[in-house]
Amino acid sequence: MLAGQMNMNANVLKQAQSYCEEHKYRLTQPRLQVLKIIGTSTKPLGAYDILEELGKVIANPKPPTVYRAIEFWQQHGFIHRIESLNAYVACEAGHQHKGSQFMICDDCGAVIETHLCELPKPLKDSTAKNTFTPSRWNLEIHGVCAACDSY
Amino acid sequence: MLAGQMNMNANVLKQAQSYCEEHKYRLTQPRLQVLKIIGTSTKPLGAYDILEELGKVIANPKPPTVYRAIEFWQQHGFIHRIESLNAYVACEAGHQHKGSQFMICDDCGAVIETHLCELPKPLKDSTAKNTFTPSRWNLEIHGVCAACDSY
DNA sequence: CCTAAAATATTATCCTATAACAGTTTCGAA
DNA sequence: TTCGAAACTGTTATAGGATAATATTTTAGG
Repeated sequence: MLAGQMNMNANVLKQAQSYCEEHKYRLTQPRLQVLKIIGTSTKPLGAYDILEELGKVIANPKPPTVYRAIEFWQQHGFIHRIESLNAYVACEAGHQHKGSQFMICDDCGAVIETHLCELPKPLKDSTAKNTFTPSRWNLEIHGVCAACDSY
Repeated sequence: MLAGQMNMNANVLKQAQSYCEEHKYRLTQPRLQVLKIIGTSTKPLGAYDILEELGKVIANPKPPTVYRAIEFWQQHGFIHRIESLNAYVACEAGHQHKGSQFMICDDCGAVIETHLCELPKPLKDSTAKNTFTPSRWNLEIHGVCAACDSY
């Protein structure tokens, strides 16, 4: 595992801890362990993958346990759902944002998150033209990553 | 129902018919009826909604019947899947395209499709920076549409 | 300590989607 | 004109993803 990923993950956990303290949310075992599992994975994990991993650290967990933790972290911006994969990844941005952008390698399954604070102009124009008020968005770009492309 | 929608729908069916003739695909009852159902709906429909509607025009259809028709029209660019809703809508663009953009009203459920031939520059830059080769993408913008916003 | 709120545990079930295989339709070549 | 391969549908069963409902536990604060 790369040092960068180790650090990032440690950061996510630290941030989560501070966040919970600050907002008086409980950093319970299910929440902590689920975030750890998602945060240490190099690839998006399905809920039942998470459930399986979770079974190694807490006794006999059931789907709602996982889904509740997922919902919690998602609401607070620490993880994202990759809709086209029914899977979850840790947020790489380090703060809440209205929009998510992912590049998803169809070869190796890796996901790269990129950050944008606003909708790009052509899209903003489009919402304006339709008098549509955006609240959040999600962009999933499928393709082939650099590593896989070189084979 | 608005005239514009009626026309669009008739167009979709005509286009589909020509397309099938041209490419020697069979415009079978399940395919035709499923496209009609999706094309005449003003909102995205789940597969089991479609199944229910389909049951009114063909005898006792089963899920694979619907999913096969969905897959067919999706592959050929006539319908799109709204990932965040597990639902399907007719394509409004009238031709195949690599990317889809939707505005989804969280109030009334309406979906507006907008067309872009290319990824907007900030995103293209992002893929370039990561040496990522995009093949297709999907953007889903949630928010409130003009009609709902005025209430 | 006690209690109300927050969170979890447990059971059951719903919704979405597909695998596997048998049967049918279609069209072109012999 | 029929026969055989390919395309397509029918049917059964089940996999995979998510949540409703209710009981129980944990926790912070009065």
